[in-house]
Amino acid sequence: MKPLRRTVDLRQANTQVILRHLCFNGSMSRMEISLQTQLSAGMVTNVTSELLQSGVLIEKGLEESSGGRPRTIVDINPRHGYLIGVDLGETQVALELFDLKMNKLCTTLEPVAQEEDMLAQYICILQRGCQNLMMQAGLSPEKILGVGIGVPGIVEHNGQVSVAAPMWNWRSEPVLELVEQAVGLPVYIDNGAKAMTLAESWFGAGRGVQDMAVILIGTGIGAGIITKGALYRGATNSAGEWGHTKIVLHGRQCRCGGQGCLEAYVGAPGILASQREAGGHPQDDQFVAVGQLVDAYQRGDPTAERVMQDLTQVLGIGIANLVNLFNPERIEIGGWAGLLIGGALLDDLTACVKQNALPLSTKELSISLCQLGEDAICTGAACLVLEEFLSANLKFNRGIY
Amino acid sequence: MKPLRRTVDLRQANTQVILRHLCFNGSMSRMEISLQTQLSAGMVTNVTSELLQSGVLIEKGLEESSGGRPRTIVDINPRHGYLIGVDLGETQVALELFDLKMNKLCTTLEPVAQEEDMLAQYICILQRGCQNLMMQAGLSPEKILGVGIGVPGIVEHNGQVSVAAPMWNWRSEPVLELVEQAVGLPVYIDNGAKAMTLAESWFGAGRGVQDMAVILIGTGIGAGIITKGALYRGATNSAGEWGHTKIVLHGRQCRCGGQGCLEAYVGAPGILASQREAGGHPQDDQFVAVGQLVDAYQRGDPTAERVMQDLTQVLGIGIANLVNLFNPERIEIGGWAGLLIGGALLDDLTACVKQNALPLSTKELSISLCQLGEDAICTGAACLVLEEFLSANLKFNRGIY
DNA sequence: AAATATAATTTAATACTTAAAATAAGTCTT
DNA sequence: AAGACTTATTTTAAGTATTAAATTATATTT
Repeated sequence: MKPLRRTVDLRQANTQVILRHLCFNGSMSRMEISLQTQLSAGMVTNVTSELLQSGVLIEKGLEESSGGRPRTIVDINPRHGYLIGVDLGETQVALELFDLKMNKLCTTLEPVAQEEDMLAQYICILQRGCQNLMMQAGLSPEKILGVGIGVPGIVEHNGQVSVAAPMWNWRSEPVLELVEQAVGLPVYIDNGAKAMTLAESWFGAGRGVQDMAVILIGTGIGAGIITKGALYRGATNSAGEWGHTKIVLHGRQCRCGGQGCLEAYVGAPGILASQREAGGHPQDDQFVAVGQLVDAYQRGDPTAERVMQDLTQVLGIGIANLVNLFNPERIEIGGWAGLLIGGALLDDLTACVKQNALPLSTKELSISLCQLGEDAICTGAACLVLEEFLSANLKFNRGIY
Repeated sequence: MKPLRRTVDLRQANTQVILRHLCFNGSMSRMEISLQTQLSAGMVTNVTSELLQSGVLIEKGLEESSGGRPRTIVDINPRHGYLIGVDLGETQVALELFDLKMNKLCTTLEPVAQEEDMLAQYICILQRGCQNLMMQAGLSPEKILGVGIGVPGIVEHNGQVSVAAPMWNWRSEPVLELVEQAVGLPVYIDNGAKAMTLAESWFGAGRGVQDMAVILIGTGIGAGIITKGALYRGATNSAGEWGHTKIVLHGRQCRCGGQGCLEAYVGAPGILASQREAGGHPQDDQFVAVGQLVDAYQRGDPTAERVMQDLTQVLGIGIANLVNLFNPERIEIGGWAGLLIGGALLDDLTACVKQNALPLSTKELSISLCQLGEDAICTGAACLVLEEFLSANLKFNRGIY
């Protein structure tokens, strides 16, 4: 948020306060808004009237009263605008349409082929997918506030927005510009883990937590970090690249070219490699194989036990390092592999973290699993748009400021 | 900074903008303030008149003019208030007195004895030291805005402020309260590395850098992290505990009880241990021994070369991990051992970091040595007080807000 | 139907910012 | 040396914001 220097900025700030409060805490009466935000009643009346008039808010009936005028409930108007969230995956692209209250309205899933020019294919898919969603919901493009995209690469914010993704040989592609031209809607792009972290922080298990980290374990490993209630991006938006931090000096070779990266041990391929080293014979399909490993562990299979214990150790140290550096108040574990592993050994993992991190940093720390399901990345991507709407709102709904 | 909701908050915010601008950019004319802060000329007049009247600012003569009324230069009044900064060390306590422009006025050094009750001794030293400084400068206690203390332990902000320092067997001592009572002045305490980071960010090599990390290598290892131009503290003020992040699985035993901590390899005792492992015979005195090692390395001694190369590797990976997670735009290396090592192999170290961190995070990264000298911790500790003065200023200099 | 209670809006007072006008304080020209 | 000119700073008038208090609205209770 920009520094406030003029009186008109104040109104804008207070409008944001009210809008965000409603967005994160649900509908409520003006009276409650006033009490919870510490804005005066008159203030709330003024701001809400403006927002009611511009259609961002609606009145939603009365509260029960036990004597006295009943409180009128105001809420965000879900139909004031719509958001598209995209999970740009390696094998498929999921697109979801949300209303302004983040209700999921419809979905479309587009398969990805192995082609020469992946970028062209993805742009084509996005164009088709957005059209599809608008058709399904019967919405015209003007009603769409923007398209948020979560990608499995590194998104650089450096003048323009560019994406680097090794598996597609993207070094620094100006994806945002290209997609925006093709789709004809405002586009926001960020790393999938960051998008998911935002979703988890706003609408998942991390509601109201000021400092937390979300850890995403799948084929690759990602992390998103929330500080002071907001996504932490660092200088060029590549903060939180936890997967390739090294925890074993001269350790296992990682696909990134480095040695001893966390990902080489904790990512699904790494876990299966450990299993093979321990004499196990995992299936080819990563998802099935990790599931079987966790099953075997829970049945008490000695090989699986050894593999899982080593995994706990490495992952626990990795998390402890994160905790020592960021001192979050909560860690959330997600991703398909993360949920499988975390479900099986959350207690052991917590113990290992507490053993390896500073006592003062772990005293108030809680470790839990992510709440949002399969479409967390889509939700998070839509949150990128929502964030923009919440901050820039006044530019769209009021005069010249 | 608190959210601004009232019109009076605006004036407070704008006062801070001007005060900070003068503090970090030096004296300048009202005109320049107006241009650089984007506040209107009238605004600057109003705020500066208030600050002139309350004695926080002074007028300091005229600028050269080539036609037209010359600009009057305003500046922070160095004699409006004074700050005491303390470096609470294991062998000695250094106290320094600064004026409001951070000019060092006088110093006192108090030796520390090995006693039963260290806490009582330190409080006694602080009391005596502050008295001493005020005597030397001929100042009454009312003129002292506060005492900032940098301690070599972990300072918890959790309701009250408490300090944990293993070497003195302090688990969670209410040091702030005790010192405040004894000294009779407002006291601010933080970890020494954090204090130093603040100083380096405000008045050292990190001026104007929004995201950076300062690394302190001595007997122990510390780090301080600046994000968005401010010290990053995490949930309970124990963020940045980099020294005990693990980079070698099942590695060398660390004095913290863990295994493979960075400190066990990069802290002075760790470096000397590596030297012994390589067949070297370092002196007993850490400071002398590390100096000799660096000398030997620069003379081309093969053993020293091996030790230093391994050290570069470990330190480089540790920094790379930090870079991957925080994505700073600058890393500064300080501490007595850090300056020795960094001076000798900054280039190798930089190369190692670039090799082990993500290309996107290192593209704009620069690694350099700290600028502030011996008394960086004292300066930083005084900055803790200055920070408070700059933010709370209005509470002291204006009415009831 | 009147009394009472609470919510929401309006009003009157006050504070802050700014653009423009006025004033201050120099240099330059003649 | 006086007046013209230039630029800095202050003052002023207008506009916008917030808030406490008064008012109005809308329910329940008696």
